[in-house]
Amino acid sequence: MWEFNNHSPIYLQIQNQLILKIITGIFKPGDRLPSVRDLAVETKTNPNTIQKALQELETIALISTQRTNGKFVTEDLKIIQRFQRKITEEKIYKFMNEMKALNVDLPTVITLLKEKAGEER
Amino acid sequence: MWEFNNHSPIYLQIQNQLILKIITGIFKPGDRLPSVRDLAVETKTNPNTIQKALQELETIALISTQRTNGKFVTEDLKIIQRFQRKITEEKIYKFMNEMKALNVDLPTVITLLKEKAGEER
Amino acid sequence: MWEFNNHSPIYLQIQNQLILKIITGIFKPGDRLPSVRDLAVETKTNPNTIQKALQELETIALISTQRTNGKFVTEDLKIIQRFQRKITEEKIYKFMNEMKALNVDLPTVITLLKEKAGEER
Amino acid sequence: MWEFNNHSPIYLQIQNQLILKIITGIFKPGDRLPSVRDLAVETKTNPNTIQKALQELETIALISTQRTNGKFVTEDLKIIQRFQRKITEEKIYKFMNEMKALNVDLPTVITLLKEKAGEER
DNA sequence: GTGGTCTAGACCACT
DNA sequence: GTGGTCTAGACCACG
Repeated sequence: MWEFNNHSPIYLQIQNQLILKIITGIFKPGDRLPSVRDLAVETKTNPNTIQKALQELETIALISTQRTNGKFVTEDLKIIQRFQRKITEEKIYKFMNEMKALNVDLPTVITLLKEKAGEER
Repeated sequence: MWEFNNHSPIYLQIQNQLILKIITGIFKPGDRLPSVRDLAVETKTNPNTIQKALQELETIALISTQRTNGKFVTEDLKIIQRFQRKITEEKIYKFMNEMKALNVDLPTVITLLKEKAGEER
Repeated sequence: MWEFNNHSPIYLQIQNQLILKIITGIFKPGDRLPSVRDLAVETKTNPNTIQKALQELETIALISTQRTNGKFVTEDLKIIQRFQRKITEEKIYKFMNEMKALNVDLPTVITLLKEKAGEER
Repeated sequence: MWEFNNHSPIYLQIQNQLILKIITGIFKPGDRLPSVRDLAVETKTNPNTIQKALQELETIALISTQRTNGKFVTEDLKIIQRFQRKITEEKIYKFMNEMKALNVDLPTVITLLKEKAGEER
């Protein structure tokens, strides 16, 4: 479940995976997250690392903390949806720039995407 | 022209940009690259950084060094094309995984790509 | 009505709000305070938290407990007034230090205060 | 120079003091900050604490990091000024609310401020 | 020498 | 038991 690569810091990888879990509804609005300590055990990391991973999620209001009680996914669906859209758009944008830089035009990109999708069936 | 972020080492960012310039023919097969010194000035970096960036390009045979004469883009078109294909496929693959993780299906992806392309006209 | 932030303990925030209510006469001298239980319900907190909040109010004599009868605001007006003055002065003092640290001089402060007051009319 | 109280975390106190130094021009735009290690020695804290204090300053763009080179105050005067204004307004706003909650009206506040200022001459 | 990451481990306040 | 803070100390990549 939790596998990390060396290219980017562990805390960022954890952060991203948690964002994905919130965006895709694995962690639902209002859900209580596993405790910092539990996440540390689960990911085989140090609680401090988890803390760092969660910190930014709080400043962007995806989660909130109830002291002595735990951390909770925001109940504001709009925040989550806005985030989902923002991240998707960023990735689309970045991808298109990369393809442009590689001189691959849109029809070719679409062909390649369909091919790949076909392979996986 | 040369802008760097803090998330990945500068030498890798330079490396990638040089690869792109070769792949897309801004640096053509057989061309002489700017000198390490000039690249360092142009990118406002240390010559050591440029050296490191070029090193791997040489080991993967995209460029070759002629002793006192400078560094040259390979004249072997196949190497360049193989590279172009490899990088494109990697990016396609990574992109599809990201979209899958975000629960965005292929038709939607294609729609979004076309939208973005439309905006830029 | 009762909103709390995470930066300071809830019991202190409740304590401060109760002090304000006494100082400004929302709870008048001699009034009976709502029961610990009721305050807990009203603030959606634990009765222990309310207890802790009230404890210090008692040691500084702003309120007193009548065994089985409840807690009452002191009837000694001087105590209340002394408190009002003390808190006001503390806040004034702190505020002036902050403005000094920000290099904002007194005339500017007064201008800004008047502006703000004007906006709210 | 560096004295801390127990009411709020050390890293926040350091953060605030650094913000003040930037806002008031003790650290000028473009200046290099003391290194993390040096600040740690100076404040008699751990480098991690300094890191935490500086982190948010970076996300709000008051400072930027040049890897292996140090951290620098932004050269964008507008960011600094915007910040100065924002912080001042927040403090004014908070102060006025406190005074209102204490039933102290504006003329009285101004009188008290002038008194205090007079005392310090 | 610079910042960045991570761990282990401790202590604290709060409920 | 919860999150938050802090320290000591280590290792790393970068330039």
